[in-house]
Amino acid sequence: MTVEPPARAPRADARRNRDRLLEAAAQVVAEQGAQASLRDVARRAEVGLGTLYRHFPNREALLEALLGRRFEQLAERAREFERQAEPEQALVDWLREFSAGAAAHQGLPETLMATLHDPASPLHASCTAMREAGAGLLAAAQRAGRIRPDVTGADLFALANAVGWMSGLAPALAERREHLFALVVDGLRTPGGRAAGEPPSGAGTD
Amino acid sequence: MTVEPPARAPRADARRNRDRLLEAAAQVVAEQGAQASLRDVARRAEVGLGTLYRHFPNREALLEALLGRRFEQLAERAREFERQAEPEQALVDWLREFSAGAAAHQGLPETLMATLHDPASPLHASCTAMREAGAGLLAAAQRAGRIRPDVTGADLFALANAVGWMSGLAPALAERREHLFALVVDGLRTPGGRAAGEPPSGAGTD
DNA sequence: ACCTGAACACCGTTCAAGT
DNA sequence: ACCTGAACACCGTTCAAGT
Repeated sequence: MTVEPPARAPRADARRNRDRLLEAAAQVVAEQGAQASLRDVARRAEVGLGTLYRHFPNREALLEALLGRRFEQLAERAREFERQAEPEQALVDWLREFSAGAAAHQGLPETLMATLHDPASPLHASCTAMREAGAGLLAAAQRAGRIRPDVTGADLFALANAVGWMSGLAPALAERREHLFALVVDGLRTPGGRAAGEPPSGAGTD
Repeated sequence: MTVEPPARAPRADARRNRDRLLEAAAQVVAEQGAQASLRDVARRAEVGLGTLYRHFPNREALLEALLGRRFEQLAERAREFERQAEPEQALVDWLREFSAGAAAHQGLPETLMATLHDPASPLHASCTAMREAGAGLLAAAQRAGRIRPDVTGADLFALANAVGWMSGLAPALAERREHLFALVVDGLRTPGGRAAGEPPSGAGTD
């Protein structure tokens, strides 16, 4: 084991450039998708292209930094829902949020799924934390007898991601996201359960 | 209707080059996905890069030519299933095949969904034909009381495509495609099985 | 008619030169 | 330590020159 040197605080300009780059990247990715030009990102951040590469050695590293934030937010949201709602509702609310996020950024779902299956990824830890938070909601809903016992956490991510990706492709599909989501969630419910009477009422706001 | 000039048969070498290009494109796209290098395609076809562009003015045109074949195959398969199996089974079998095809070629599902929503696309006709063939299977299964009446053809394509896309991302997911597919199809089934007396409430506003 | 490859304007990534 | 932009090897697309 190497003893790390004190890891002195980064220079103020370096820290500032990194923040500007992340900010610019979030904007550009939201506009153009995950395969946006990195030159555009550097330009928007008003920073040399080399500076971008100094902070993020490649596109994947930049996307990872963006995703890392999101994973932490989602893990936190899972804990909130777990406190505030009954098990089935908590799970559905969280999946809806997860799914909507996947729709917002074209190309990010691919990165997410790749990360989830690659233990070497620097994001593996935060991704796993989020996944476990979601799996906790699932387990609770299964204990309550509302969700099929053979559904796994991996299924959950796969389907929520798939619906999110789908609804990000065309505006007409975005409008149907709630409906698609409801169909998928119905597939997760315990067969014959009395949940069939009341469809999940999409709150209407986006 | 414009009267087309005799549309003389293309020169033999042109026809041959076009075939070689399509063949090479199918291989390269299967290996590298829809964003594969067009130079690679031309190289594999042993044809000048300019020749590729003479036959297909851009990447989209090339992908369209590949997709067109597939649409026709799928429409034909729908008619076969309709003859050979009972309504629910026919629908499920067809969806499975559709879904597996989406998984096989990374990036094609996006093109497909875009085509489906763009009447100006040269593929719109064959895409619509396939879509109607699938919608026919859906309608039959709904008449038999097996599939929720509020499910539309658009839902069907969206979900089957989403699952296919998903399972093409990682080998671990490919192994689970059947399972994911089963979960989604369960969401389409009439709640409570065939004995369902009433359609799900809240289906009126679609 | 059709084919070809050089040419153009981009891109991701690297790295020597600056401060 | 950090920043910068020129440089390299690609790419999609166009087009003058060939047969």
